[in-house]
Amino acid sequence: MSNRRDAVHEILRQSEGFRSAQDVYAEMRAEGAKIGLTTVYRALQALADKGHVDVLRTDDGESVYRACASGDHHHHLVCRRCGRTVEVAGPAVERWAEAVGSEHGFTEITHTVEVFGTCSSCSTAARS
Amino acid sequence: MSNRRDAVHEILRQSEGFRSAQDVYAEMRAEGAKIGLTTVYRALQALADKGHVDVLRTDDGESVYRACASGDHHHHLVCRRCGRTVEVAGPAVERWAEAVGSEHGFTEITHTVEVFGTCSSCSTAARS
DNA sequence: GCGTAAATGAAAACGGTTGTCAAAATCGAG
DNA sequence: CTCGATTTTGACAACCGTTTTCATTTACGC
Repeated sequence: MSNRRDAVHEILRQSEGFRSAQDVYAEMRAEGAKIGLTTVYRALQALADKGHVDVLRTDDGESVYRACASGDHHHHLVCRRCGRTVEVAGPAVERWAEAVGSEHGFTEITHTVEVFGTCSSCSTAARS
Repeated sequence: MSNRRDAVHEILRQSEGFRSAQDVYAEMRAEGAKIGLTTVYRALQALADKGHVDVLRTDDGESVYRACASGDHHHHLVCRRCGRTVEVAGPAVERWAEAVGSEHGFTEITHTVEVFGTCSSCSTAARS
């Protein structure tokens, strides 16, 4: 049905970290793919809606997407320099969030947790 | 020096939860204050830079600000319905983030953690 | 007062994202 | 296969929050 959507998904699968829509678009065009920016946005939204990719917002308000290996709830450890991303589970955090919430009478607790750092290759490279 | 900045800060102090720039601007104008949108943005940025207010991004990319009681590192438990916000400390989470990071060879770990839920008043009100 | 520096705000610019709409591809009978 | 209906696509314009520009106003030091 949607060859385009699959193409976009494929780009994300081949990526190490989170990618922006424009970023994905640029790469596809560079590879010679015939696709419009609008379609990339639509494909990413659709993939996000169906839970096939994870989305998060950068500090400057851009939406970035990533095809994650795990379909289950997980968090990300992202290298702030190269973008390399590791999926991490955090049972301790889940429990903590739940506890903090109910402690204050809140229900239907959800949470967002992202961890940033400098990965070993980048910190080695930076030692100049 | 800057009466405007203080006025903006004051609005935030009187607010329960996070407020957007436009939101603050609208309220100030409604109160009859003579201020421009640009100045509100500048004041909020300045306050954020100096650490006097906390900033976070909503899912739709808006920046929202809050004058927090604690100057120390803390997280927020936000009611997704009314916006009421509780500041929470999470030593366990800090340690977890640090551990997860170094476990994968990452250094200079930082993290963002926000907890959302429905507060007791809102969940009572919703039982209609 | 008076000159210089900082603050202010209206309007224009910006950048990511979303909407519009007509053309192109796809599908489903017949 | 053919024709019409439906879906997908993409160029372009519209949007919206935010930032920049720049001329004007205000505050400060002397």
